[in-house]
Amino acid sequence: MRPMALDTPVGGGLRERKKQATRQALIQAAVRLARERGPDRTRVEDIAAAAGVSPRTFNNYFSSKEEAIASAAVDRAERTAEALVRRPADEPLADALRHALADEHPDPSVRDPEARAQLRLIMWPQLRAEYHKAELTMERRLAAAIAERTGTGTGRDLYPRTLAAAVVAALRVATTHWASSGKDVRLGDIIAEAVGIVVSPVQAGRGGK
Amino acid sequence: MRPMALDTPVGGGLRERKKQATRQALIQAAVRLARERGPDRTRVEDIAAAAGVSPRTFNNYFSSKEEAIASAAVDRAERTAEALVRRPADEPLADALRHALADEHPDPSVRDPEARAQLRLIMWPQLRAEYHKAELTMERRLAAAIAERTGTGTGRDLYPRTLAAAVVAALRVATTHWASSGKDVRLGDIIAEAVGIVVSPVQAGRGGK
DNA sequence: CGAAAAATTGCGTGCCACGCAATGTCTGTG
DNA sequence: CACAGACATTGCGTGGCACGCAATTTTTCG
Repeated sequence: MRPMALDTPVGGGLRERKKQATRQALIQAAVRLARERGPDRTRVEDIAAAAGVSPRTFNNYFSSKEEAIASAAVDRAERTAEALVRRPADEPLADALRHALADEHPDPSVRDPEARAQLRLIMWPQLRAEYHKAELTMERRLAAAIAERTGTGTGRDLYPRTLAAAVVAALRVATTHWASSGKDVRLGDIIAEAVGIVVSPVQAGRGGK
Repeated sequence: MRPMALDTPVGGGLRERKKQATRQALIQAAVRLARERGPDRTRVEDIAAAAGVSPRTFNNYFSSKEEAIASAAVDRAERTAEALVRRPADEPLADALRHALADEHPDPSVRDPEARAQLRLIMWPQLRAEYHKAELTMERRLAAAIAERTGTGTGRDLYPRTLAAAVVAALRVATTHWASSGKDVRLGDIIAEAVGIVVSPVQAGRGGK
């Protein structure tokens, strides 16, 4: 049998650990170079070199430099959806959505100045498509969670998918607004406000269509 | 002086007319080939050939085949936003939005079977980014119109941009839902329902934040 | 008509995604 | 511990695309 009981979880094998290491190295290199020079002026060759790996290997992990740069957003999207699932089941949907989104997007102004610059990357047009992909996955996750709460189906009813899409859109507008405005506002507050616009208590309380 | 008084408007010059002609030829060729073979399997070279023009000329009009294919969506986005502006000023915002969007998206099932297939192109992942660009322009137009109605500012207040983004997101979900479901439902109805989910009369009636 | 303006085109360059096969590295088993 | 199979890395080659540049053709308008 196996000498240790941990296989898939943390990535017990040395193999898997190295894999994640190079993956993270590629992401960090991609984000750093994108912040410094801009997404254009950043070639795949440069990212690979900065991560100490061959250009061909880069494409084994990501199919484009944009995908590497925005991959952090994909992870955040997953975590945000999970945060909604973890909210208490008896909490009103509107509140659950507000908290789930705002809690996963703390204001990085103070603690981490680089994180702020990283969030600002969302404004580069060339990265928009990739961030949009991340938003689509968040939509699917949120729709599933909303359907779960309201007793509707993602395929049958329009409600879960529409509300999820609206909430994600609100999140995007809030983040963009925050990134382009002054630093004296808290990101979480803006997100909560934007989400509140699209999901009002009166409608969130309803069941099926 | 000029022998004729028409210069910019309808495209008086023969030059401008030919330009729009080749542009339309490229769009039609791109859409047709994309419908037949799929967006992949459709090279820029093929589109240019089908439009009777050189590949280099294609790139003078569009910077990618996806842009050519989705350009119809951009036009529709413009028209939709204008439709909102034309709604009576005293009409409640929720109703104005529902009507503007639904009226500009009549059900093409009966009159034009090809239009239906064209709308289905929205589901191809490779075209998503380009359709998203169209959605972003619609967002900006709608936000401006909403700000106009509610007396808020697109830059200052979060409300217009957020509501516009939510409405556009609802439109996307509705269109996707309709495209992937049976033909016995009217597109306009689904859009109206989806829009109704994100914009309730109770909130749409409010003024500033 | 004739010159300026503008569109089309061919050519060259750089970047990129990806299939394929060779090579190197890790893993579990006998 | 050795080994065979699984898996990651890499180099190479191919096809496609976006775009700058300059030559050529077409349109415009005095």
